[in-house]
Amino acid sequence: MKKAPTIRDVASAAGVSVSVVSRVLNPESGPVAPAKRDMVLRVIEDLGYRPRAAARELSVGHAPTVGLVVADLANPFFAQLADRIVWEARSHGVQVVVMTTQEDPHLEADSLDTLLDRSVGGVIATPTGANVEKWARLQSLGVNVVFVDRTIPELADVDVVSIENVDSARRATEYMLGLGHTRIGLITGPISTSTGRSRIQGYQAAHDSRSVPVDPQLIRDVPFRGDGGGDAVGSLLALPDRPTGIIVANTAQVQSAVRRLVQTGTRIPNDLSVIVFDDSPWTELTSPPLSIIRQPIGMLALHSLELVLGRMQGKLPDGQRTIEVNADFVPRNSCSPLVLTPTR
Amino acid sequence: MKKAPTIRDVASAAGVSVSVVSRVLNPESGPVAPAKRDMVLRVIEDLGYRPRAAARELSVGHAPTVGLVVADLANPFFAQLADRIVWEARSHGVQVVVMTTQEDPHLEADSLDTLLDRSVGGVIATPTGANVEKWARLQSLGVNVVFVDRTIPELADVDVVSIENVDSARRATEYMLGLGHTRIGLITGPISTSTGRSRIQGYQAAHDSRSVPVDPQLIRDVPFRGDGGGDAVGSLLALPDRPTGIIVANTAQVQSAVRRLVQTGTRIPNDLSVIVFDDSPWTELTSPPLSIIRQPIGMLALHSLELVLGRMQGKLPDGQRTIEVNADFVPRNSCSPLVLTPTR
DNA sequence: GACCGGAGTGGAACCGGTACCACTTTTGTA
DNA sequence: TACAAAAGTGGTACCGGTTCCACTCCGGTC
Repeated sequence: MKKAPTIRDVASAAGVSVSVVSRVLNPESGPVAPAKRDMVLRVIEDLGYRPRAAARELSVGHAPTVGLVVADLANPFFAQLADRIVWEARSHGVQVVVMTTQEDPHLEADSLDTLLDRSVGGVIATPTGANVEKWARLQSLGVNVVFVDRTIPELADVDVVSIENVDSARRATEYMLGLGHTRIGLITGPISTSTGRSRIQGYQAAHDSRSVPVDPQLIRDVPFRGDGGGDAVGSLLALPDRPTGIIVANTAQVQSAVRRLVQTGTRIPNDLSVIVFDDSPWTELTSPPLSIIRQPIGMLALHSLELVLGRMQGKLPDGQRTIEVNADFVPRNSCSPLVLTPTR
Repeated sequence: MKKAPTIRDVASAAGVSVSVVSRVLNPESGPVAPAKRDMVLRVIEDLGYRPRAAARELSVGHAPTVGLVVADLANPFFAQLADRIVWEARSHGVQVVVMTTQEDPHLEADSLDTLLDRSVGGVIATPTGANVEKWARLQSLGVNVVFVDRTIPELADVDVVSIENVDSARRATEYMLGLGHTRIGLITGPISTSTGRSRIQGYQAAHDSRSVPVDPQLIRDVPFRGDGGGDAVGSLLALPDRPTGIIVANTAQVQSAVRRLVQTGTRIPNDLSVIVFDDSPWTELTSPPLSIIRQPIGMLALHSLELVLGRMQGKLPDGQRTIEVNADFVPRNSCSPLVLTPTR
């Protein structure tokens, strides 16, 4: 329980001033005679000296830290995203403070305050959609913000990394339309979120291009949390003219939706063709394995971290930046042509 | 991009000294006249003042922060654990710095150094099993350490929260033995980890109590990372006298193992009875739904956080503490009696 | 031989809080 | 009413780094 050595301990043990030790620690900040540098390094080693982050932060005014604000780590999508970001950040000598919002704007606001207190240089977030003014304030205080997966259109000047939501939803829908399905259920995220809206847009576009009318009843936007996916499945299947295919475009609701299908004994793909937005390995462990839109989490993580670090180092030109990475459609065996198995 | 107000700005704006503002901020540290308190609070509100964490940390010598060192956030087990811990910590006003080790002792050592630099008051970790001296040093520096899920026996004085590993493995094994299986494969974690050893011990105990001999060939300890689970399944099934049941007691390898079973067309439970250690919702989405040992992640999170916070506040009596929470066995449909479906 | 520029160095003022101490005012009690 | 105890207040030295500045040596150049 002895206290850790400080830079002054090192300085006196090495017979130099603290300035010299500091310059050894931060080579760019000034010259040091090679002999003294070696001496200092040896003393540092001997004493097991490590600079205290708080002192440096206080002095330089900001921390080599990025905040990561995700909705829910228990959700594999966010968990994998966090994993990759934490991992990648480490190799850049940057620490990550993880906060979760549970999709609650209040908790999100809280998180931002906390990160502000920590003087983080940047924040990567999957915003709830609220707290517009709070995000703006964060930016005005010099914190670099990157939104990943979702965005808030009202906020100009925030970098965004997402998958090609419109296109992904369009491709999934076209695939089903191509199989002959004309009544396709869509379970997506809240329309208050950009992903929710974009995926509806893609779904609509696919229908338009084939001149298939869209029945609004078939579109269900459900919250990310809770059991909305299962309920939406239930109510879609209870429709008088029930859909012959379902696209679950709300990643957080995939398990809930599939569970409901299993519970109700719905045979896939005979009774219902299914495509889900997900990338969890378990989607190939069901029978049949599910056709998925695979979200390239690694790419999302990489780009968002690169953006935020680039901003923090001022290495990026001004102006908002949007990066859209494309998501693969992975057909497996959860869809079948409508003609071969007419409904009922 | 204007700079944030400091405590001195608040003091002068409120017409008081910094001492008073500080006492308003930390009520326990001294009295303040109600009128002045209100005044200060109003100014704080007006200016949008927030104390800087770094300054406080430097002054008090430690941070209201716990480090969380997990192997791999992409693994749902750790992800859920992290989620609960982060969540629970917030309600205590404590922040969590998450680090991942990817099961690599070097990265683990790195992480500990980083957390030390941050002056965290405590660390919750799923240790790799190495870095014994490093953990000890951390403790000697006054950092409270709590191991969760796994432990390192060499380290006395470290609190541990885990599930009843021996007992859980014993119950799963007894269940299978009770169904008439006598050749039961066990896929567990590395014997270098406490969980790996304990689960083998429970497996052994169950056999002993029924006087069924244990064939060492049937026990496979595989690393947490990589595809060892699938490979172990493959080699177990290739055995001349292949097992009629398998217990996957390595949570991280469950998906890999099940994937191999699916790929090889093994019929569950007809060809093989299966029990896995897991708690992911997807285990009931396979067909048949898998019988599981459910790890009570919420309890692990709660207890470990309570322990570490309790230590940090000095509210706990001295002496190492071990908490074992029990894990439920949830029978579903992946096991069948041996007598009804003889092998081959 | 005077002068310049740069390498190398140490002193000390910060950064923004906390906490101790000395001091003045109020309050309570005999 | 007297006086001790408690409430309330401000000044200031920390905490452990960084950074600016002044200063001393050098060698090289005209």
